[in-house]
Amino acid sequence: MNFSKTTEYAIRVLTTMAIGEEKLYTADDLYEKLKIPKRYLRRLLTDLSKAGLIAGTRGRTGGFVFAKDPDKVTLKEIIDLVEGKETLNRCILGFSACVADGHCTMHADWIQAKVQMEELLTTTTLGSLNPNRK
Amino acid sequence: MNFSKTTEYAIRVLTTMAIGEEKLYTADDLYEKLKIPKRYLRRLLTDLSKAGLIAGTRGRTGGFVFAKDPDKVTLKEIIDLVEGKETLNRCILGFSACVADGHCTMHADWIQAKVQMEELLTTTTLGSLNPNRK
DNA sequence: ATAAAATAATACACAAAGGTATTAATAAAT
DNA sequence: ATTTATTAATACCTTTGTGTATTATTTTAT
Repeated sequence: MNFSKTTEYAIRVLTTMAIGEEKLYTADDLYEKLKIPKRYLRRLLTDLSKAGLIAGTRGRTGGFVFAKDPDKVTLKEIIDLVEGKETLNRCILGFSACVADGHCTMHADWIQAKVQMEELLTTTTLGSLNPNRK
Repeated sequence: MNFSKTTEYAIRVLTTMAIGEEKLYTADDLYEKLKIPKRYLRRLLTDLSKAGLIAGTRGRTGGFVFAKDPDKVTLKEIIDLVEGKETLNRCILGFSACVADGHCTMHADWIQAKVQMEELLTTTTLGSLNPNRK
C-alpha cells in the first residue's frame, strides 16, 4: 500500500510550494528544506514544470513558481502524473488479476475501502492540506 | 496503493491452495493454473514453505500442501512476510516523512481510511475469501 | 562584454525487484 | 540399482526506480 518515493517527493515539493509563504523557490531552497537528493530533485522539478504544475525561469533571479490554483490540484493528479494512470485502476489491493481465478471474491467491505481511498485522493487538493487554514 | 508483484503472487498461490479441492499441488500444477513465471514461482514456494504456510515434500509423489487453517491466515500476515513488517507501519499513504514538515496535516478522514484498510487486512483470512462458502 | 547564478538536458552508475538457468538433492516407481 | 518426477539451492541476467556527474543554456548584475 505504498506509492513510489518519487511520488512522495513530488507531493512534498508541491505542498511546500503551494502552502509556503515564498513564491519563488530555487532548487537549492527546496533541497535545504526537504533534503531530497539534489540532482534528483532538479530532474523532478523539470518534470513537474513540463507537466505545467510549476513554472521555472532560468538566470540569476530564476527559480520555480507554483503555477496552479492549489485548491484545484488533487493528489490523484499527482500520482497519475508520476506513476502512470493505471496504478489506481487495478483490482482491489492494486492487483492486476483477481484472486480466485475468474470470480472476484472481494467482499463489499473491500470495495468500500477502495472507493473511500480513491474518493480521498480525488477530493484532497494541495490547498486542503494547508494546516494554517483548517 | 500497490503491493509488490511478489505479494500478489503469494496471495494468489495461497488462496488457490487454501480454497481448492486438491490437497497436493506441484509447482507445475500451480504454474498451469496461475501462469506465474515458473522458476520464480518455485522460489516463492520454497520461501512460503520455509515460513511454514505450506509444506513441500520432494520426490516422485511430491508437491506442496497448505499447512495451516485457512481461517487463521490473514492477508496482513502474508504481506508482512513478503514485504516486511514496516510496509504498513508508515505514515498515511505509505510515506516515510509527513507531508508538511513536522505537522502531519492529514485529516481525520485519512486516518479513518487507513484504519479501515488495516482492519480489513487483519480480519480478512484466506478462508473468508472462499466464494463457495459465504 | 563578462561573470555569476540559476534552470535544462543528457548520459551514466547503482541497487533492488523480478525473472531465468543450472545443478544438486530427494524419494518413489520400476 | 536405475530412472523419473519432484523440490532445494545457487548464481546469474534484466528491468526499473533511484541517484550522480557533466555540460549546455538562459538571464541578470556588474
